[in-house]
Amino acid sequence: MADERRYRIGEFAKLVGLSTYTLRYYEDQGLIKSQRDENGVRYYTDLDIRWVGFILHLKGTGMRLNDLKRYVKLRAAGDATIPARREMLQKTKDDAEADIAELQMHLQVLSHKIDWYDGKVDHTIADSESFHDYLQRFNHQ
Amino acid sequence: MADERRYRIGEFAKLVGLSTYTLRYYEDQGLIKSQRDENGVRYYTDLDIRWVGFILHLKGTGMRLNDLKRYVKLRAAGDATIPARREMLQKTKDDAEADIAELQMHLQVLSHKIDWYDGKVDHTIADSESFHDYLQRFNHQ
DNA sequence: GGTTGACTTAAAGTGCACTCGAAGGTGTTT
DNA sequence: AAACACCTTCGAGTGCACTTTAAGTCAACC
Repeated sequence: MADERRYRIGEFAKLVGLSTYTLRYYEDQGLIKSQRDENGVRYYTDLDIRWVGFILHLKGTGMRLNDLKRYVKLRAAGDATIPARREMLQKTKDDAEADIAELQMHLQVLSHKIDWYDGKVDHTIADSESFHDYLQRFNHQ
Repeated sequence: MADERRYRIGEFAKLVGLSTYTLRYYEDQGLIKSQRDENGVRYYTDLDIRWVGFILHLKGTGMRLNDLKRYVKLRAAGDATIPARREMLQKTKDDAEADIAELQMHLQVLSHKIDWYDGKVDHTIADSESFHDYLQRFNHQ
């Protein structure tokens, strides 16, 4: 209720960690709204901080601007779109989890390579053993 | 040793999951090498499959082309660069792990939002409770 | 002998998400 | 009165990693 505190774009930008350029760009794109004072100068409130924060969580999970726009439109269309929004978030979540799984798979190879380098340096791995052969050791099952 | 089997670029592209364009581009950039037959046509061997596979693991963990180029140069410079290469991989690994941690943090908020939607739909969360308030429940400690 | 797949260089195009600048304006602070 | 922060439109620039095209040549397969 009490959104007394008003932030102009410069201050707001610092609070949310975006540039003023980006804030205007997001507004153009329909992702965020701002209010205007009597001189036409944008201002934001604490509610806007929360909203931008949430947008950044969505972006942080890999959601694209286009999907974000779609989400915002659904939101504006009222509670009837909650199931659709839920589905969007679920898909985003599933995708992100798949990305993490893939990333971790790549990371595992990378970790083995680091170990292999260490083995080469301290001679606990034979000079003759290639990384490919070394990797085979871990590919049982 | 026995790298009898030769793959021309089209076949090789399918094997490694890259386009022929990309393979030539990577060769331009110095990331991969190819051999040539008597007509000047590129061919690759099983060793090249492994190498591209490894490159893709590195890319998969978020390594940039420029860093990949640097890595390849170090590799070409011999065993003396193993510590430097190891460091590159370690940094890539650390960065990727930081990325995952951040991603998971964002995912957690997203999961809560999904739960919140579910709570709204089945009325186990009061109509009056905002997501922001709901989130506070999980921010103790 | 036509289709397919390869070759070359160099340049332009794509997609995403900003990021910046020009040019001219208003209002507040020092 | 200058400096500063904001406003507008809108087009151009950035960075990354490809992706495609053009235009011409060459060789193998059916």
